[in-house]
Amino acid sequence: MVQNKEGTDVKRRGRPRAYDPAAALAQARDAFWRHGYSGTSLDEISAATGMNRPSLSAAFGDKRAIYLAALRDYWVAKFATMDRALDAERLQDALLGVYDASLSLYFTEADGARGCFVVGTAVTESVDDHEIREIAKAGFNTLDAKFADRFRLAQHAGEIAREADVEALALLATATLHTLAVRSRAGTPCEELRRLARKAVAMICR
Amino acid sequence: MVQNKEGTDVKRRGRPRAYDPAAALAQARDAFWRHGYSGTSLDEISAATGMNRPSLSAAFGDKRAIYLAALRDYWVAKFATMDRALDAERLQDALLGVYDASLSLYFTEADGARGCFVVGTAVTESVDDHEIREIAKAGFNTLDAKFADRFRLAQHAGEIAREADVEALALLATATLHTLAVRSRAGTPCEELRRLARKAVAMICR
DNA sequence: TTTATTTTGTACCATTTCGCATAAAATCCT
DNA sequence: AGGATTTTATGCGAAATGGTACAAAATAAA
Repeated sequence: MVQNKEGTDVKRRGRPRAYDPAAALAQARDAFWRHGYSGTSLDEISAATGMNRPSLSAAFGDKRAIYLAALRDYWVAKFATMDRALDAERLQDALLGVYDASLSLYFTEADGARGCFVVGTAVTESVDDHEIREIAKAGFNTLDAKFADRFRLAQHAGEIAREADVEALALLATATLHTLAVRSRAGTPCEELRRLARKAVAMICR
Repeated sequence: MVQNKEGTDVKRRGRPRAYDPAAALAQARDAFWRHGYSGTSLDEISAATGMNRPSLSAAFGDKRAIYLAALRDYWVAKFATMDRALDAERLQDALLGVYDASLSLYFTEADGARGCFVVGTAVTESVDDHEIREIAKAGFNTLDAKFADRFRLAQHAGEIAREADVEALALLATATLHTLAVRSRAGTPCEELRRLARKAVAMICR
């Protein structure tokens, strides 16, 4: 059933859509995720979503607009799962929760190792595309901020030293996420990266 | 003058080349570096190198072969500059030297912020291209190994604790390099990244 | 000087890619 | 039932892309 942005059902006038916009965008995102922005053709997106080209165009706009929508969506989902993981009681569990949740996103049954969508595809386009670059950069800064907040919390809870540099800790935490993103796409096995994450958490929280 | 791989001049039979193969490959690499593998056309490479298409084909092969040659070259150069930086007396200087040398490669006068060639372009192709993936992964493993060696040296010199986990330290050192690579291409200013590197070194060597 | 060899430069071809025009289909409103 | 509205489906066309054929040019060897 078609819904508006409040989630309530809406009576549309003409022929009903044959697709779910959110699901279609997720399929398009997966295609970009696998092949990169430049490496993905509209024909592939059309095949992945099951939508024909004019429907894609009407729903999302041109290729770049589809990608930008997928990119914004990715950050929203990423931040949501991150917040959930950071909610853990102990700092170590919170950090490891973020890394485990990320890894389960970086490895899939269907596509195998694909890494982080932003690191694997948006960063590549960031030299030529100003808007993609800004969205990527803002997202990374948000990661830093969320980690920093969590370290501050741990600091007040006495889990880490009162004189610890929470900003520096946050940078290392994001750096760990970045290395997981890069290495998973470059073929390092998931189990090895899980061990890497554990070691990194131990180093950061020492 | 044309040279063979030993560097000695060679008398070739027919019409002499109008280009220097090494310089041309560097130009092609810069084009790939900026736009990514899929985002770079042979016309752009032709323009960047000043070579016409048949000459490119004769010298390096097809588009993918040009890219692979550039990729292998990049690692060779990267490892060489890294070895030089790691030669520094004090551990902190060695690490910071690696990061500073990397940043000066990640930012250019001509193209601005472009990040690391491997992280910015090869990682993207790594899902679909087995050979690119293996070269990227092997390179990252070499980075880990070089950092680990340097930490072991520092350990023997008494700069870090005897019970320190040098492998874990190396992972964090490479993670820092990865975050510099990602963030520089995503538009974080060079000065900010230099501060990030300093903080990371302080955290790692604490 | 002539011949053999290698590279260059122009042009071309087949394919892919992107976007859109147009008509048919499916629904709502009167 | 009939018109209005929205989406779907087929297919087209211009441009870009990767690769190569072929003749002219430049050099070394004979």
